[in-house]
Amino acid sequence: MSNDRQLTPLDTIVSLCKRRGFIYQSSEIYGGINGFWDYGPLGVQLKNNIRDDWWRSMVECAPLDENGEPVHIVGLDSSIIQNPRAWVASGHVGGFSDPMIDCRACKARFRADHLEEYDCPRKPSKKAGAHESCDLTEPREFNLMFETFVGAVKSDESRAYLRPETAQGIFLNYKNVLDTTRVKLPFGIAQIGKAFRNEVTPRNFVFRSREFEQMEMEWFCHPDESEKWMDFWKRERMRWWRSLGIREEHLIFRDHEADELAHYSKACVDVEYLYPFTAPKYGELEGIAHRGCFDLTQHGTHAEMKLDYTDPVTNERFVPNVIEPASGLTRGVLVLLCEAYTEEWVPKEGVEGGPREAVSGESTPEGYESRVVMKFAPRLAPVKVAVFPLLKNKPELVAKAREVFKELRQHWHCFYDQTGAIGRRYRRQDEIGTPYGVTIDFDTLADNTVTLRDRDTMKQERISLDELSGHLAGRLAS
RNA sequence: GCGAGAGUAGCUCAGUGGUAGAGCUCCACGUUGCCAACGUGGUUGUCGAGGGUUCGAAUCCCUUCUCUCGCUCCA
Repeated sequence: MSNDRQLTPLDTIVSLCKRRGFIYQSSEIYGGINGFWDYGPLGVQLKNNIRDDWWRSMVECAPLDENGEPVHIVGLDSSIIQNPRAWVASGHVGGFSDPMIDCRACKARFRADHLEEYDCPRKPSKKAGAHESCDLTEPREFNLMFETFVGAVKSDESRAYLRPETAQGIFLNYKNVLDTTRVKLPFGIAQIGKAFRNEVTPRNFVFRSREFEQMEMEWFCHPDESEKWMDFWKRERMRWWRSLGIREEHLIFRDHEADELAHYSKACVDVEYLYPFTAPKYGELEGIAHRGCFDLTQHGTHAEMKLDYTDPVTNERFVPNVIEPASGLTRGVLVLLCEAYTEEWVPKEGVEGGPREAVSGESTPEGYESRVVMKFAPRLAPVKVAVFPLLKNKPELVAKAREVFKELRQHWHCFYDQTGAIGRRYRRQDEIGTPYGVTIDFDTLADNTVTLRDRDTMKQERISLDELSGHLAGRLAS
């Protein structure tokens, strides 16, 4: 795969997602709602598979440190609604909203608190709003946190927020985890869950939505070691994304400039992906932030609680520094959809060779037909194995196929299909990315072998039913 | 929130004031001994929603919602 190949337009992927049940627009029958998406039968399976892979790579089988020993990370699932003081301490209540002023005449927007710093776009010699034809709106709040009210009575006292990031739930429980789980520095707390941001402009399918899912891990370490761990997690996170089957040239690191750093952050590097809507530039997939001691210091002050750490060996007291790899799970789904989508030319009968990637903009050559195949890594594919009787009007084939299906479904997410010609059934599975097809024919009844058909090569091999599960187990782990 | 474009079947789209359409998909039956085969039949729409003009609106007007792009924003 070369870097310069034409990327599939996002619309094509959106259509496939709808058509095959990956992702639907939320509340579609009521006209939809801007910035919200529903994950269909295949979408939720794909999302869960990514989620579980992250959890396994972070919590259950965390990476090895420089001594070859696993680092220590524990899991957490904190509530979405928290004491609103948490968001004051975190800086989100004060800093997450900026009053903005629009000029109706020149279609420009200014931060109300910095109005005097802007020049009028049409008359640069004057300040914004100072020109006689300027037509400014009242300052408007752009608070990116969703508000709600806890309890039956709506009042300022009952006001609360849907979390705009999962991270704060981790900081709020940092002391609980220290006090109850015998962890020692350095260690991490990982969490996967929904977060909500009232984005001004939801865009690009699920890339920027108002309700999304994050996979975040806060790594607590000694300040002197923070740079080392920043490098460590940078490497590990890139390694993980590549392990999902994302092409190397589609992922880059991008260091944040000093002026784009968040209020809490000392340094930040993004893992970026070559999305079809950002190409030739890359767009954010994960942020790895050096949060310093900002959060624990803030919560320590606001909650009047000692959140510093005493080293059990040296008795040194300090506030740990935090390295935060924060990924978008739902962005991960989008990346894998973009990455997996492939149009191919497949030789017809009598033409030599296997499938090859279609050249964008060119029509299918003579002797070939086209197919769409989602090339998910087998372990992430929503459906692992499809089981078919070669013919549906032969009861003995159907019965045997049902038997094989019932066996395999105990190990993997399987799909049974007897409708239509066998070729059509293979292609249907290609379009949802099912890595393997198992077909039962008359030979199966005679010698207990089946056809195992490979999604990517379209090659078929005969395999004994006794060995089928073993074969699949090996291949589906990749 | 501003500006521009768009919204018709599950998907892609045609239809400029006079009976709601095509291709693909999907379903059933038949056929079919391994790659979107074929035959026959069939399902699917408040033409995004609401209001107006008109004898009559998918079509013209207004409002609104949603999508796309550009601003703005993006912790």
